[in-house]
This record gives sequence, structure tokens and C-alpha cells, in this order.
Amino acid sequence: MSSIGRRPRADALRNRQQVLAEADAVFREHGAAGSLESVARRAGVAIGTLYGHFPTRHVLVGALLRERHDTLFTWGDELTAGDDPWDALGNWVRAVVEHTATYRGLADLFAASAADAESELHVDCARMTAIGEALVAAARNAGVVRPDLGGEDVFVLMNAAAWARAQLSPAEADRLVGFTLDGFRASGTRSGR
Amino acid sequence: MSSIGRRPRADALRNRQQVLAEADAVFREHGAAGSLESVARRAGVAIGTLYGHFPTRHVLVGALLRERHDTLFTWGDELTAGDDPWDALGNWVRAVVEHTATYRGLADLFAASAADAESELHVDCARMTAIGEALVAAARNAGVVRPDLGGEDVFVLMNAAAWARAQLSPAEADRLVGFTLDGFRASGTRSGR
DNA sequence: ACCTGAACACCGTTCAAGT
DNA sequence: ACCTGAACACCGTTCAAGT
Repeated sequence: MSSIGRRPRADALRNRQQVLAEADAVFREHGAAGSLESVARRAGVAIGTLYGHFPTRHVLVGALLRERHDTLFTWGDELTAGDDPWDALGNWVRAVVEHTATYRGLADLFAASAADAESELHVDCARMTAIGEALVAAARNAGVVRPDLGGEDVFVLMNAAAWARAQLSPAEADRLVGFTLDGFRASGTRSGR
Repeated sequence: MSSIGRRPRADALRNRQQVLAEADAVFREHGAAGSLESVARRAGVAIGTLYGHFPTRHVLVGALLRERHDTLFTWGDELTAGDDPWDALGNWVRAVVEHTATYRGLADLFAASAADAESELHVDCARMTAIGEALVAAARNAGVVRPDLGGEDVFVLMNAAAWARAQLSPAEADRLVGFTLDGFRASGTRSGR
């Protein structure tokens, strides 16, 4: 039998939570590639303790995002069932862009994880792509997006825009999203005409 | 009097060129954030020699890009004088995206340099933005792009797409460029209708 | 069961000493 | 005028030793 379900030691639980809290702070300040030694230092634990709880950076980031992703993905599934597929797609893209920009460099992590099935973040990327795919399919059925648009296009836009949001300027990144979404529309359905 | 115009020592010149050659190789393999120690090692010089010639990473990258940028920017100026402003804009964007993707992480360097007037790459970013501005102005006069489009939008698209090209997939990044350029068009002028 | 911190390998950057 | 490489500060990651 494994130890699943076993109550963890009280100090271990506290260490784990301290590390998560400080990792969030360090990643917000210095990006998702921020120093793990500084995380351990700020959390008041030895570096080995950090590695004991989170063997890789992907696992640590994955633990930090777990809750936020659960909420985000559940909401994404609900969007799929809505009645305005165009607005659903736009709202989804904007929300994920904002989320992905919370840590500078998170888009790079997602890019690496999408291509690496071993990464702890791979399932998250797959889920994100799947939701995009569903939203695109609904919009395609409604005839509001170009017929050649795919879920992958949405994933690329979201990550590229998140990169721009964190590295260049939030406002400019939002403009980029707006222009590109307009480019996603089916010919002749643009709002401006 | 400064030593400008003075003939550099033969060994110094060779070291400089060796460092440039190996830096290009290392940056192509490992990105623009690749190890400078490995560059020096591969070039057969001490680390201090590298720093003597190139005091910062920006200076080194700037020296590597100088020629390519001269060619690129001269061509960009010529594009401005052409007779099809829409094609000119598209060709410019696609060429710069491909260029910026030669070193993974170069878009990040450009993003940092655009915001930092002290960076050796800042003038390059300013020049890139200025050419984009001129191309957008010409396209706006011709009525082929939305009136609210700016040169900054072009800069953002180019860097975000270069990021996507290097981190995700070249083909997908090109699709993103295509969609976004379509979003740049003035209402009612899309090719597909 | 978990924590500690030394150990190893690597890197960026500076600078006194050489030629 | 230029080159060298030791020195310092920092980091990622592992693992034997402790409790």
C-alpha cells in the first residue's frame, strides 16, 4: 500500500505551504525562472526541503497554479455551453492571457510543457488547448470564425499575447489580442462594418 | 585625442572575431541568454578577454546583429517608398519576425531594450519602430489599414510572433502573423470577401 | 518521514598581475 | 594595449547524515 491518504507531519505541511507562499511572491517579482534558493531562504527551510516537496520547477509551478487552473478550466467548459460562441471565445482568450501573464516567463514554461509529455504542466496545456478547440468548433458551427481556424491557433495567440503583456506592455498586448481576434472572424462578419 | 581610427593589434582583432563567431553559434544553439563562459571557452580566449571586447551582453548581441540590421533597415526604408503599402507592411513584418527568431530569447532582449534608453540595442528598436510607423502611415493614407493602427502595434506583433516562432512552432507563428495582419486591415478591405 | 546543509558543477563579472 | 585567470558572489541539484 502507498501512503496516499496518510496524514502528513505538521511541520512538513507548514514547510510546504511556506514554500508555496514564497515561491508565489518570488515568481511574481522575478518571473517563473526566479531563484529557488531565494525561495527556500525566504521560506526559512533548507534547499533540500524544497526539493523534497517539489522535485522540479514544473512541479512547484504546477502546485501553485492548480487551484487557479481548476477554476479557469471549469469556467472554460461552461463557456462552451453558452449561447454566444463569439463572445465566449473572446472572453476565454482574454482571461487566459491575463492569467498566463501573472508570472513573467510562464508562457515560456507553457510552451515547453506543451511539447513535453513528461512535464507536470503538460496536462494543463492539453486542457487549455482542448477548451480552445471546443470554443472554436462552436464558433465555426455558428459561422462566426474562418473555417480554417483551429484550437492550436488560439493556444498560440494566448501565449504570445501573455508574453507581450509581461515583457512589453499590458495595454499593447490587449490591442494585439483585439486585432488578432478580428482576424479570426469569418469574412464579412467584422463588427466595424 | 582618442584612439579612434587606430589600427588594432592583430591578435586582438582575431580574438574579437573568434568570440563573435562562437557567440553566434552558441546563441543559435542555446538562445541569446546562452553562457558567455562557454563562448569564451569555445573561442579559445580567457573570460576577461571577452569582457574586454564586449562589456555587456547587449553590446555583444549588438555587434552580432549590426550588419544584418543595416541591411534590414535599409531595405525597410526602401519599402516605405514602394507603391503597394499593404504588401510592404506584410513583407516587413514577416522579414523582421524571421530575423528576430534567429536566437531564441532575442525578442526578450528587444523588449528590454525598447524600454531602456541605455541599452546598446535601444537605437535598433527605435529604428524598427520608426520604419513600422512609416509603413503604417503610408498604409493609412492609402486607406488599407484601420485608422487607429500605430507603429507600436507592429513592433508588438513582430516580437510576440518571433517569440512564438522560437518557442512554439514556426508554422503556427506564421499563421498568427497572417491572422493579425488581417485584423490590421481597414473594415471591408479583407482579401477573402 | 522529514529536514539539514555540505558538496559539486556551473555561471556572471571584476580586477590585479602579467606581456 | 591587450590578455590571463584567480577571486567573489550566486545558482541548480544531489545526497549522506541526522532527528
